[in-house]
Amino acid sequence: MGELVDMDTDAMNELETVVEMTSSIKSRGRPRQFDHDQALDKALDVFWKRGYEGASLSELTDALGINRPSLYAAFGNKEELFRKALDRYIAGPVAYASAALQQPTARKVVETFLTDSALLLTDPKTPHGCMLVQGALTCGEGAQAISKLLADCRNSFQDALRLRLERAKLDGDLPVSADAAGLARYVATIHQGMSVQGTSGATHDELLGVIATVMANWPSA
Amino acid sequence: MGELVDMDTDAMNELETVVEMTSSIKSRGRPRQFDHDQALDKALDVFWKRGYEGASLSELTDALGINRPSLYAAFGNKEELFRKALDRYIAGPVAYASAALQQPTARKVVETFLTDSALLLTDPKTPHGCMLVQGALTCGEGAQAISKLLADCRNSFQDALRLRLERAKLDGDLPVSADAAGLARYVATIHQGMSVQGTSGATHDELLGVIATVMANWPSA
DNA sequence: TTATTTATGTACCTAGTGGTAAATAAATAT
DNA sequence: ATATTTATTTACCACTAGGTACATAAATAA
Repeated sequence: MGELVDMDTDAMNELETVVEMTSSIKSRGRPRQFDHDQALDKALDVFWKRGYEGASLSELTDALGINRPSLYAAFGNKEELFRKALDRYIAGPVAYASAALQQPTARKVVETFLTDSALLLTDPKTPHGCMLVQGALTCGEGAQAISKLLADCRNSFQDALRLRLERAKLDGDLPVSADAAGLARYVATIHQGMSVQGTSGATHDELLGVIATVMANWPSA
Repeated sequence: MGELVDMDTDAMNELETVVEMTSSIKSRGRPRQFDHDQALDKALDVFWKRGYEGASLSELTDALGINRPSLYAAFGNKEELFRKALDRYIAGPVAYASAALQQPTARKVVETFLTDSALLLTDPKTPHGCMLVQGALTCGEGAQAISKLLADCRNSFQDALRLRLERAKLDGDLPVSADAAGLARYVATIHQGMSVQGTSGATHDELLGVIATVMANWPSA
Protein backbone atom coordinates (compact mmCIF):
# COMPACT_ATOMS: atom_id res chain seq x y z
CA MET A 1 0.00 0.00 0.00
CA GLY A 2 2.93 2.33 0.77
CA GLU A 3 4.13 1.82 -2.76
CA LEU A 4 0.76 2.62 -4.25
CA VAL A 5 0.46 5.87 -2.33
CA ASP A 6 3.95 6.87 -3.38
CA MET A 7 3.13 6.32 -7.00
CA ASP A 8 -0.02 8.40 -6.78
CA THR A 9 1.91 11.27 -5.21
CA ASP A 10 4.61 11.10 -7.84
CA ALA A 11 2.03 11.13 -10.59
CA MET A 12 0.34 14.19 -9.14
CA ASN A 13 3.66 16.01 -8.83
CA GLU A 14 4.46 15.30 -12.43
CA LEU A 15 1.05 16.51 -13.53
CA GLU A 16 1.42 19.74 -11.58
CA THR A 17 4.82 20.34 -13.08
CA VAL A 18 3.48 19.95 -16.59
CA VAL A 19 0.46 22.14 -15.87
CA GLU A 20 2.64 24.78 -14.32
CA MET A 21 4.83 25.01 -17.37
CA THR A 22 1.92 25.84 -19.60
CA SER A 23 -0.47 27.88 -17.43
CA SER A 24 1.06 28.02 -13.92
CA ILE A 25 -1.87 26.89 -11.76
CA LYS A 26 -0.05 25.68 -8.64
CA SER A 27 3.61 25.78 -7.75
CA ARG A 28 5.48 25.04 -4.53
CA GLY A 29 6.91 27.98 -2.63
CA ARG A 30 5.89 31.61 -2.52
CA PRO A 31 4.23 32.58 -5.80
CA ARG A 32 5.91 35.28 -7.85
CA GLN A 33 4.10 38.57 -7.86
CA PHE A 34 4.67 39.49 -11.49
CA ASP A 35 3.80 37.88 -14.79
CA HIS A 36 6.82 36.27 -16.38
CA ASP A 37 5.93 36.99 -20.01
CA GLN A 38 4.60 40.45 -19.31
CA ALA A 39 7.93 41.24 -17.66
CA LEU A 40 9.77 39.95 -20.71
CA ASP A 41 7.72 42.28 -22.87
CA LYS A 42 8.73 45.22 -20.73
CA ALA A 43 12.38 44.16 -20.90
CA LEU A 44 12.07 43.81 -24.66
CA ASP A 45 10.77 47.34 -24.88
CA VAL A 46 13.77 48.71 -22.97
CA PHE A 47 16.35 46.70 -24.95
CA TRP A 48 14.64 47.64 -28.21
CA LYS A 49 14.79 51.35 -27.41
CA ARG A 50 18.20 51.49 -25.70
CA GLY A 51 20.15 48.62 -27.16
CA TYR A 52 21.82 45.94 -25.09
CA GLU A 53 24.50 48.12 -23.55
CA GLY A 54 22.39 51.26 -23.35
CA ALA A 55 19.85 49.46 -21.16
CA SER A 56 20.97 49.58 -17.54
CA LEU A 57 19.80 47.14 -14.91
CA SER A 58 18.23 50.02 -13.01
CA GLU A 59 16.16 51.04 -16.02
CA LEU A 60 15.21 47.41 -16.58
CA THR A 61 14.09 46.75 -13.01
CA ASP A 62 12.18 50.05 -13.00
CA ALA A 63 10.39 49.12 -16.21
CA LEU A 64 9.60 45.61 -14.97
CA GLY A 65 8.45 46.91 -11.60
CA ILE A 66 10.51 44.33 -9.74
CA ASN A 67 13.76 44.49 -7.85
CA ARG A 68 17.11 43.16 -8.86
CA PRO A 69 17.23 39.77 -7.10
CA SER A 70 13.80 38.91 -8.50
CA LEU A 71 15.04 39.68 -11.97
CA TYR A 72 18.12 37.52 -11.50
CA ALA A 73 16.11 34.67 -9.97
CA ALA A 74 13.64 34.71 -12.84
CA PHE A 75 15.90 35.36 -15.83
CA GLY A 76 19.52 34.59 -14.88
CA ASN A 77 21.43 37.74 -15.72
CA LYS A 78 21.36 40.68 -18.13
CA GLU A 79 22.56 38.65 -21.10
CA GLU A 80 20.09 35.82 -20.46
CA LEU A 81 17.30 38.36 -20.09
CA PHE A 82 18.25 39.88 -23.43
CA ARG A 83 18.27 36.48 -25.12
CA LYS A 84 14.83 35.66 -23.73
CA ALA A 85 13.49 39.08 -24.74
CA LEU A 86 14.95 38.50 -28.19
CA ASP A 87 13.16 35.14 -28.47
CA ARG A 88 9.96 36.93 -27.61
CA TYR A 89 10.69 39.63 -30.15
CA ILE A 90 11.14 37.04 -32.87
CA ALA A 91 8.05 35.08 -31.87
CA GLY A 92 5.98 38.25 -31.46
CA PRO A 93 6.53 41.57 -33.24
CA VAL A 94 8.72 40.02 -35.93
CA ALA A 95 6.67 36.89 -36.57
CA TYR A 96 5.37 38.62 -39.71
CA ALA A 97 8.78 38.06 -41.32
CA SER A 98 8.71 34.28 -41.48
CA ALA A 99 4.99 34.45 -42.22
CA ALA A 100 5.72 36.55 -45.29
CA LEU A 101 7.84 33.74 -46.71
CA GLN A 102 4.68 31.71 -47.14
CA GLN A 103 3.14 34.08 -49.64
CA PRO A 104 2.46 32.35 -52.97
CA THR A 105 4.89 34.25 -55.20
CA ALA A 106 8.32 35.81 -54.81
CA ARG A 107 6.90 39.22 -55.54
CA LYS A 108 4.23 38.80 -52.88
CA VAL A 109 6.78 37.49 -50.39
CA VAL A 110 8.97 40.55 -50.80
CA GLU A 111 6.15 43.06 -50.94
CA THR A 112 4.49 41.60 -47.85
CA PHE A 113 7.73 41.41 -45.93
CA LEU A 114 8.67 45.00 -46.69
CA THR A 115 5.23 46.55 -46.13
CA ASP A 116 4.80 44.68 -42.85
CA SER A 117 8.30 45.84 -41.90
CA ALA A 118 7.37 49.45 -42.65
CA LEU A 119 4.46 49.12 -40.26
CA LEU A 120 6.52 47.71 -37.41
CA LEU A 121 9.50 50.02 -37.91
CA THR A 122 7.34 53.11 -37.44
CA ASP A 123 4.72 51.71 -35.07
CA PRO A 124 3.98 54.42 -32.48
CA LYS A 125 3.27 51.73 -29.87
CA THR A 126 6.81 50.33 -29.96
CA PRO A 127 10.34 51.76 -30.35
CA HIS A 128 11.14 52.66 -33.95
CA GLY A 129 13.53 50.54 -35.94
CA CYS A 130 14.32 46.83 -35.74
CA MET A 131 15.90 45.43 -32.59
CA LEU A 132 17.89 42.93 -34.67
CA VAL A 133 19.65 45.93 -36.19
CA GLN A 134 19.91 48.39 -33.33
CA GLY A 135 20.18 45.99 -30.40
CA ALA A 136 23.98 45.98 -30.63
CA LEU A 137 25.37 47.09 -34.01
CA THR A 138 28.52 48.12 -32.17
CA CYS A 139 29.45 47.46 -28.56
CA GLY A 140 32.24 47.24 -26.04
CA GLU A 141 34.45 44.20 -25.67
CA GLY A 142 32.08 42.51 -23.24
CA ALA A 143 28.98 42.45 -25.42
CA GLN A 144 30.31 41.03 -28.64
CA ALA A 145 28.50 37.75 -28.15
CA ILE A 146 25.25 39.70 -28.30
CA SER A 147 26.38 41.62 -31.35
CA LYS A 148 27.20 38.36 -33.10
CA LEU A 149 23.93 36.79 -32.04
CA LEU A 150 21.97 39.59 -33.68
CA ALA A 151 24.08 39.46 -36.84
CA ASP A 152 23.42 35.72 -36.99
CA CYS A 153 19.68 36.36 -36.74
CA ARG A 154 19.81 38.89 -39.56
CA ASN A 155 21.88 36.59 -41.74
CA SER A 156 19.71 33.59 -41.08
CA PHE A 157 16.58 35.43 -42.15
CA GLN A 158 18.37 36.57 -45.28
CA ASP A 159 19.25 32.96 -46.00
CA ALA A 160 15.68 31.81 -45.50
CA LEU A 161 14.62 34.46 -47.99
CA ARG A 162 17.24 33.24 -50.44
CA LEU A 163 15.91 29.70 -50.19
CA ARG A 164 12.39 30.98 -50.75
CA LEU A 165 13.48 32.88 -53.87
CA GLU A 166 15.26 29.81 -55.19
CA ARG A 167 12.04 27.87 -54.84
CA ALA A 168 10.27 30.68 -56.67
CA LYS A 169 12.53 30.08 -59.64
CA LEU A 170 11.40 26.44 -59.71
CA ASP A 171 7.80 27.58 -59.27
CA GLY A 172 8.20 29.86 -62.27
CA ASP A 173 7.32 33.13 -60.54
CA LEU A 174 10.89 34.42 -60.65
CA PRO A 175 13.04 34.34 -63.82
CA VAL A 176 15.42 31.39 -63.84
CA SER A 177 18.16 33.88 -64.68
CA ALA A 178 17.55 35.78 -61.43
CA ASP A 179 20.24 35.80 -58.74
CA ALA A 180 18.37 34.56 -55.67
CA ALA A 181 21.22 35.24 -53.25
CA GLY A 182 21.76 38.71 -54.66
CA LEU A 183 18.06 39.57 -54.54
CA ALA A 184 17.77 38.25 -50.98
CA ARG A 185 20.71 40.40 -49.94
CA TYR A 186 19.17 43.36 -51.74
CA VAL A 187 15.86 42.95 -49.90
CA ALA A 188 17.62 42.47 -46.57
CA THR A 189 19.66 45.60 -47.27
CA ILE A 190 16.45 47.55 -47.92
CA HIS A 191 14.96 46.24 -44.70
CA GLN A 192 18.03 47.13 -42.65
CA GLY A 193 18.21 50.54 -44.27
CA MET A 194 14.53 51.13 -43.51
CA SER A 195 15.26 50.23 -39.91
CA VAL A 196 17.87 52.98 -39.71
CA GLN A 197 15.43 55.32 -41.43
CA GLY A 198 12.77 54.47 -38.87
CA THR A 199 15.18 55.17 -36.03
CA SER A 200 16.05 58.54 -37.59
CA GLY A 201 12.40 59.54 -37.72
CA ALA A 202 11.14 58.50 -41.16
CA THR A 203 7.36 58.14 -41.30
CA HIS A 204 5.34 55.13 -42.38
CA ASP A 205 4.41 56.83 -45.65
CA GLU A 206 8.01 57.66 -46.41
CA LEU A 207 8.97 54.01 -46.00
CA LEU A 208 6.09 52.99 -48.25
CA GLY A 209 7.60 55.32 -50.83
CA VAL A 210 10.89 53.45 -50.62
CA ILE A 211 9.07 50.16 -51.04
CA ALA A 212 7.22 51.48 -54.09
CA THR A 213 10.60 52.25 -55.68
CA VAL A 214 11.78 48.75 -54.90
CA MET A 215 8.68 46.99 -56.19
CA ALA A 216 8.43 49.10 -59.34
CA ASN A 217 11.52 47.29 -60.53
CA TRP A 218 11.04 43.78 -59.22
CA PRO A 219 11.95 41.27 -61.94
CA SER A 220 8.92 39.57 -63.51
CA ALA A 221 8.86 35.98 -64.72
CA MET B 1 64.22 102.56 -28.47
CA GLY B 2 62.27 100.78 -25.82
CA GLU B 3 59.12 101.35 -27.80
CA LEU B 4 60.64 100.07 -30.97
CA VAL B 5 61.84 96.90 -29.32
CA ASP B 6 58.42 96.34 -27.79
CA MET B 7 56.78 96.67 -31.19
CA ASP B 8 59.21 94.26 -32.74
CA THR B 9 58.53 91.77 -30.01
CA ASP B 10 54.78 92.10 -30.37
CA ALA B 11 55.04 91.64 -34.10
CA MET B 12 57.05 88.49 -33.63
CA ASN B 13 54.57 87.12 -31.11
CA GLU B 14 51.73 87.67 -33.52
CA LEU B 15 53.64 85.99 -36.30
CA GLU B 16 54.41 82.98 -34.12
CA THR B 17 50.77 82.62 -33.13
CA VAL B 18 49.66 82.54 -36.75
CA VAL B 19 52.38 80.11 -37.72
CA GLU B 20 51.51 77.86 -34.81
CA MET B 21 47.88 77.61 -35.85
CA THR B 22 48.82 76.27 -39.24
CA SER B 23 51.96 74.23 -38.73
CA SER B 24 52.86 74.52 -35.00
CA ILE B 25 56.49 75.60 -35.20
CA LYS B 26 56.85 77.31 -31.82
CA SER B 27 54.42 77.57 -28.92
CA ARG B 28 54.83 78.80 -25.37
CA GLY B 29 54.95 76.16 -22.65
CA ARG B 30 55.98 72.53 -22.72
CA PRO B 31 55.32 71.07 -26.16
CA ARG B 32 52.85 68.20 -26.42
CA GLN B 33 54.40 64.88 -27.10
CA PHE B 34 51.80 63.53 -29.49
CA ASP B 35 50.37 64.65 -32.80
CA HIS B 36 46.93 66.19 -32.41
CA ASP B 37 45.45 64.97 -35.70
CA GLN B 38 47.06 61.57 -35.52
CA ALA B 39 45.50 61.14 -32.09
CA LEU B 40 42.12 62.13 -33.50
CA ASP B 41 42.50 59.45 -36.15
CA LYS B 42 43.14 56.85 -33.46
CA ALA B 43 40.13 58.04 -31.51
CA LEU B 44 38.03 57.89 -34.67
CA ASP B 45 39.08 54.32 -35.17
CA VAL B 46 37.95 53.34 -31.68
CA PHE B 47 34.61 55.18 -31.88
CA TRP B 48 34.00 53.77 -35.35
CA LYS B 49 34.52 50.21 -34.16
CA ARG B 50 32.93 50.44 -30.72
CA GLY B 51 30.34 53.17 -31.03
CA TYR B 52 30.19 56.18 -28.73
CA GLU B 53 29.11 54.33 -25.61
CA GLY B 54 31.05 51.16 -26.34
CA ALA B 55 34.31 53.11 -26.43
CA SER B 56 35.66 53.51 -22.91
CA LEU B 57 38.10 56.21 -21.90
CA SER B 58 40.62 53.53 -21.01
CA GLU B 59 40.44 52.04 -24.48
CA LEU B 60 40.69 55.52 -25.97
CA THR B 61 43.74 56.57 -23.96
CA ASP B 62 45.39 53.23 -24.70
CA ALA B 63 44.80 53.66 -28.41
CA LEU B 64 46.03 57.25 -28.41
CA GLY B 65 49.03 56.34 -26.30
CA ILE B 66 48.45 59.23 -23.93
CA ASN B 67 47.08 59.48 -20.43
CA ARG B 68 43.76 60.85 -19.33
CA PRO B 69 44.64 64.42 -18.33
CA SER B 70 46.43 64.92 -21.66
CA LEU B 71 43.34 63.75 -23.49
CA TYR B 72 41.10 66.09 -21.51
CA ALA B 73 43.49 69.03 -21.93
CA ALA B 74 43.67 68.51 -25.68
CA PHE B 75 40.08 67.57 -26.52
CA GLY B 76 37.76 68.63 -23.68
CA ASN B 77 35.91 65.48 -22.75
CA LYS B 78 34.61 62.26 -24.27
CA GLU B 79 31.75 63.94 -26.10
CA GLU B 80 33.96 66.71 -27.50
CA LEU B 81 36.50 64.13 -28.59
CA PHE B 82 33.77 62.24 -30.41
CA ARG B 83 32.57 65.39 -32.15
CA LYS B 84 36.10 66.21 -33.30
CA ALA B 85 36.67 62.65 -34.46
CA LEU B 86 33.36 62.84 -36.32
CA ASP B 87 34.45 66.06 -38.08
CA ARG B 88 37.59 64.28 -39.14
CA TYR B 89 35.56 61.28 -40.33
CA ILE B 90 33.43 63.53 -42.50
CA ALA B 91 36.39 65.46 -43.86
CA GLY B 92 38.40 62.28 -44.42
CA PRO B 93 37.01 58.79 -45.04
CA VAL B 94 33.57 60.09 -45.98
CA ALA B 95 34.65 63.01 -48.15
CA TYR B 96 33.78 60.84 -51.15
CA ALA B 97 30.10 61.35 -50.37
CA SER B 98 29.88 65.06 -51.04
CA ALA B 99 32.36 64.64 -53.87
CA ALA B 100 29.97 62.19 -55.54
CA LEU B 101 27.33 64.90 -55.70
CA GLN B 102 29.46 66.70 -58.24
CA GLN B 103 29.22 63.94 -60.82
CA PRO B 104 27.63 65.22 -64.05
CA THR B 105 24.42 63.15 -64.05
CA ALA B 106 22.02 61.81 -61.43
CA ARG B 107 22.86 58.29 -62.44
CA LYS B 108 26.58 58.92 -62.06
CA VAL B 109 26.04 60.65 -58.73
CA VAL B 110 24.20 57.66 -57.31
CA GLU B 111 26.45 55.03 -58.83
CA THR B 112 29.59 56.81 -57.66
CA PHE B 113 28.22 57.38 -54.18
CA LEU B 114 27.18 53.77 -53.74
CA THR B 115 30.29 52.14 -55.21
CA ASP B 116 32.57 54.41 -53.18
CA SER B 117 30.46 53.53 -50.12
CA ALA B 118 30.89 49.83 -50.83
CA LEU B 119 34.64 50.33 -50.80
CA LEU B 120 34.70 52.17 -47.50
CA LEU B 121 32.15 49.95 -45.76
CA THR B 122 34.28 46.84 -46.33
CA ASP B 123 37.75 48.42 -46.27
CA PRO B 124 40.03 46.02 -44.37
CA LYS B 125 42.08 49.01 -43.13
CA THR B 126 39.17 50.54 -41.19
CA PRO B 127 36.24 49.22 -39.13
CA HIS B 128 33.43 47.91 -41.31
CA GLY B 129 30.21 49.87 -41.66
CA CYS B 130 29.55 53.60 -41.51
CA MET B 131 30.19 55.46 -38.28
CA LEU B 132 27.25 57.76 -38.99
CA VAL B 133 25.05 54.66 -38.69
CA GLN B 134 26.73 52.61 -36.00
CA GLY B 135 28.21 55.38 -33.85
CA ALA B 136 25.08 55.53 -31.70
CA LEU B 137 21.97 54.05 -33.32
CA THR B 138 20.65 53.41 -29.83
CA CYS B 139 22.11 54.58 -26.53
CA GLY B 140 21.45 55.24 -22.89
CA GLU B 141 19.80 58.41 -21.64
CA GLY B 142 23.09 60.28 -21.41
CA ALA B 143 24.19 59.91 -25.03
CA GLN B 144 21.10 60.96 -26.90
CA ALA B 145 22.69 64.21 -28.05
CA ILE B 146 25.24 62.11 -29.93
CA SER B 147 22.55 59.86 -31.34
CA LYS B 148 20.68 62.90 -32.61
CA LEU B 149 23.86 64.46 -34.00
CA LEU B 150 24.50 61.38 -36.13
CA ALA B 151 20.89 61.21 -37.30
CA ASP B 152 21.14 64.86 -38.32
CA CYS B 153 24.27 64.09 -40.33
CA ARG B 154 22.53 61.23 -42.12
CA ASN B 155 19.47 63.32 -42.84
CA SER B 156 21.44 66.28 -44.04
CA PHE B 157 23.33 64.18 -46.56
CA GLN B 158 20.04 62.73 -47.73
CA ASP B 159 18.74 66.25 -48.21
CA ALA B 160 21.82 67.30 -50.17
CA LEU B 161 21.24 64.31 -52.42
CA ARG B 162 17.60 65.33 -52.86
CA LEU B 163 18.65 68.81 -53.96
CA ARG B 164 21.12 67.28 -56.40
CA LEU B 165 18.43 65.08 -57.90
CA GLU B 166 16.08 68.03 -58.21
CA ARG B 167 18.73 69.85 -60.17
CA ALA B 168 19.13 66.75 -62.32
CA LYS B 169 15.49 67.07 -63.32
CA LEU B 170 16.17 70.60 -64.53
CA ASP B 171 19.32 69.39 -66.25
CA GLY B 172 17.26 66.76 -68.03
CA ASP B 173 19.18 63.71 -66.83
CA LEU B 174 16.36 62.57 -64.56
CA PRO B 175 12.71 62.33 -65.72
CA VAL B 176 10.70 65.36 -64.63
CA SER B 177 8.14 62.89 -63.29
CA ALA B 178 10.70 61.40 -60.88
CA ASP B 179 10.24 61.84 -57.14
CA ALA B 180 13.54 63.38 -56.07
CA ALA B 181 12.82 63.16 -52.34
CA GLY B 182 11.68 59.55 -52.67
CA LEU B 183 14.71 58.57 -54.73
CA ALA B 184 17.08 60.33 -52.33
CA ARG B 185 15.51 58.45 -49.44
CA TYR B 186 15.74 55.21 -51.40
CA VAL B 187 19.45 55.71 -52.06
CA ALA B 188 20.09 56.71 -48.44
CA THR B 189 18.21 53.59 -47.36
CA ILE B 190 20.41 51.44 -49.58
CA HIS B 191 23.51 53.07 -48.16
CA GLN B 192 22.41 52.60 -44.57
CA GLY B 193 21.41 49.01 -45.27
CA MET B 194 24.79 48.37 -46.87
CA SER B 195 26.39 49.75 -43.74
CA VAL B 196 24.60 47.16 -41.63
CA GLN B 197 25.56 44.50 -44.16
CA GLY B 198 29.19 45.56 -43.92
CA THR B 199 29.07 45.34 -40.15
CA SER B 200 27.57 41.84 -40.40
CA GLY B 201 30.40 40.67 -42.59
CA ALA B 202 29.24 41.21 -46.19
CA THR B 203 32.10 41.38 -48.68
CA HIS B 204 32.88 44.14 -51.14
CA ASP B 205 31.68 41.99 -54.04
CA GLU B 206 28.42 41.23 -52.30
CA LEU B 207 27.76 44.94 -51.85
CA LEU B 208 28.60 45.54 -55.52
CA GLY B 209 25.92 42.98 -56.30
CA VAL B 210 23.38 44.98 -54.34
CA ILE B 211 24.41 48.13 -56.20
CA ALA B 212 24.03 46.34 -59.54
CA THR B 213 20.44 45.51 -58.60
CA VAL B 214 19.83 49.14 -57.71
CA MET B 215 21.38 50.58 -60.85
CA ALA B 216 19.74 48.08 -63.17
CA ASN B 217 16.50 49.84 -62.45
CA TRP B 218 17.53 53.46 -62.17
CA PRO B 219 15.01 55.65 -64.05
CA SER B 220 16.34 56.98 -67.34
CA ALA B 221 15.49 60.38 -68.76
C1' DT C 1 68.60 83.27 -13.61
C1' DT C 2 63.87 83.59 -12.64
C1' DA C 3 58.98 83.84 -13.80
C1' DT C 4 55.50 82.16 -16.74
C1' DT C 5 53.18 78.97 -19.53
C1' DT C 6 51.73 74.60 -21.09
C1' DA C 7 51.90 69.39 -20.93
C1' DT C 8 52.52 65.11 -18.44
C1' DG C 9 52.14 61.61 -14.68
C1' DT C 10 50.28 59.92 -10.43
C1' DA C 11 46.78 59.40 -7.72
C1' DC C 12 42.40 60.06 -6.72
C1' DC C 13 37.09 61.24 -6.81
C1' DT C 14 32.03 60.39 -7.30
C1' DA C 15 28.58 57.98 -9.48
C1' DG C 16 26.92 54.15 -11.55
C1' DT C 17 27.65 49.33 -13.38
C1' DG C 18 26.31 44.31 -13.13
C1' DG C 19 25.69 41.12 -9.53
C1' DT C 20 24.80 38.84 -4.76
C1' DA C 21 24.30 37.45 0.61
C1' DA C 22 21.22 37.13 4.03
C1' DA C 23 16.98 37.87 6.24
C1' DT C 24 12.10 37.71 5.67
C1' DA C 25 7.53 36.58 3.65
C1' DA C 26 4.19 33.57 1.54
C1' DA C 27 2.89 29.61 -0.30
C1' DT C 28 2.65 23.99 -0.10
C1' DA C 29 3.78 19.24 1.94
C1' DT C 30 3.75 16.27 5.76
C1' DA D 1 1.80 22.77 13.66
C1' DT D 2 6.12 22.26 11.43
C1' DA D 3 9.33 21.76 7.69
C1' DT D 4 10.23 22.91 3.12
C1' DT D 5 10.26 25.55 -0.90
C1' DT D 6 10.27 29.64 -3.49
C1' DA D 7 10.02 34.92 -3.92
C1' DT D 8 10.82 39.42 -2.20
C1' DT D 9 13.37 42.99 0.33
C1' DT D 10 17.25 45.34 2.02
C1' DA D 11 21.66 46.12 2.03
C1' DC D 12 25.67 45.52 0.13
C1' DC D 13 29.90 43.98 -3.03
C1' DA D 14 33.77 44.64 -6.41
C1' DC D 15 34.56 47.00 -10.39
C1' DT D 16 34.47 50.35 -13.97
C1' DA D 17 32.72 54.57 -15.82
C1' DG D 18 33.90 59.49 -16.87
C1' DG D 19 36.39 63.16 -14.87
C1' DT D 20 39.90 65.98 -11.99
C1' DA D 21 43.56 68.00 -8.25
C1' DC D 22 48.04 68.42 -7.72
C1' DA D 23 52.73 68.06 -8.20
C1' DT D 24 56.24 67.87 -11.74
C1' DA D 25 58.56 68.47 -16.27
C1' DA D 26 59.80 71.09 -20.28
C1' DA D 27 59.52 74.72 -23.03
C1' DT D 28 59.66 80.29 -23.72
C1' DA D 29 59.79 85.32 -21.87
C1' DA D 30 61.98 88.74 -19.27
